[in-house]
Amino acid sequence: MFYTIGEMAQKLNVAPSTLRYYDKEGLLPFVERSSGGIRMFKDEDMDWLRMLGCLKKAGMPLKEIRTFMDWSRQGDTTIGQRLDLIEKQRQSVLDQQKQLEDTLLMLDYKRWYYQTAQEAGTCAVHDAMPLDQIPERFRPLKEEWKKEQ
Amino acid sequence: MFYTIGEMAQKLNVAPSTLRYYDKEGLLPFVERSSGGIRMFKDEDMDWLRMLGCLKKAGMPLKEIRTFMDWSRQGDTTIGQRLDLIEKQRQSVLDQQKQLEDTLLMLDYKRWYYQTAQEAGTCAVHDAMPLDQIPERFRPLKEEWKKEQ
DNA sequence: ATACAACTTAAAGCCAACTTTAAGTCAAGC
DNA sequence: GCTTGACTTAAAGTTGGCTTTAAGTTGTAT
Repeated sequence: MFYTIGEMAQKLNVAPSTLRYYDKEGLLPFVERSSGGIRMFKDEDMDWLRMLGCLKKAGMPLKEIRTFMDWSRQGDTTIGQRLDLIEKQRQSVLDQQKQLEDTLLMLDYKRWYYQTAQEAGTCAVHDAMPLDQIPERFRPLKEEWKKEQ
Repeated sequence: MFYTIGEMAQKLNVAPSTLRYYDKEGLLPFVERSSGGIRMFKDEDMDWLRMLGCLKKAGMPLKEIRTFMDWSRQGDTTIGQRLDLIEKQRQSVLDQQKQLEDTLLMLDYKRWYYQTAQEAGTCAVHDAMPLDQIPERFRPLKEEWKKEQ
């Protein structure tokens, strides 16, 4: 079962031009062509494209993804390198998760800040607010800010 | 207590040119100048710059951050808009967290895949591996892939 | 056989977010 | 007062990741 670039793009929810760009960048060396030169995607190509999407969402640049692809094509001698790259990226995802948690706490604080301000009709309500009226979870946040200055 | 752009950049671990760029883009309208035109950062400027860094790490484009900055300067009439923006960004962070979890599962699977292949000396070890030798947590992942094709 | 949508390429264009360059100014130490 | 390093601006350059354009080809439906 084969798919044209348009069909595959629809399945993956990307533009056909994106897939052509990936191909040009050497990320899709496995894609076959018809006698007339039309790209023919197979079901199994999805696996790699899904992986590619995941790595991209993990913040890996296309160049590195291409390196990974190249190693995969070189066979079993590159297993170690591929494992290293995966572990590096795994660590990067863990770091990003930690970062997002910090960001979420900050956004939760700001949300509370503006909800309170909205009820009061003014941000001035926060000017002289005693510490014990600030929800507990936000207190370390304010402390940390002071400390770092 | 004032800091030059170089000192502030060091504190925030960014390049001075980045802070100048942010200033040019209207993200730092509060920064004072010496009589000679040198930027003089105050301790309290850190708060906004830290927030800016957080929003950036949450994937908010500089244009939107500037909008937020502009609203802040307009006073209490824009509290609602600011709250909406914060909530929108909060949702975006929640979505990103979900995305990173999926990506982490995929990376964990790949890590196991290459660790196993490394021990066996070849990726071929996975070709005919029965489902019950694949760690449980990765099985739904493989099922899902099949389904989507 | 012809029309027509979807495919092909190479090259140029675009956007965000910086970074670099060039030419000049400021200010602290000698 | 002079040197020197850090600052100033405007403008141009860079990078990554596409998207668009232009000119042409393929393949399916009638």
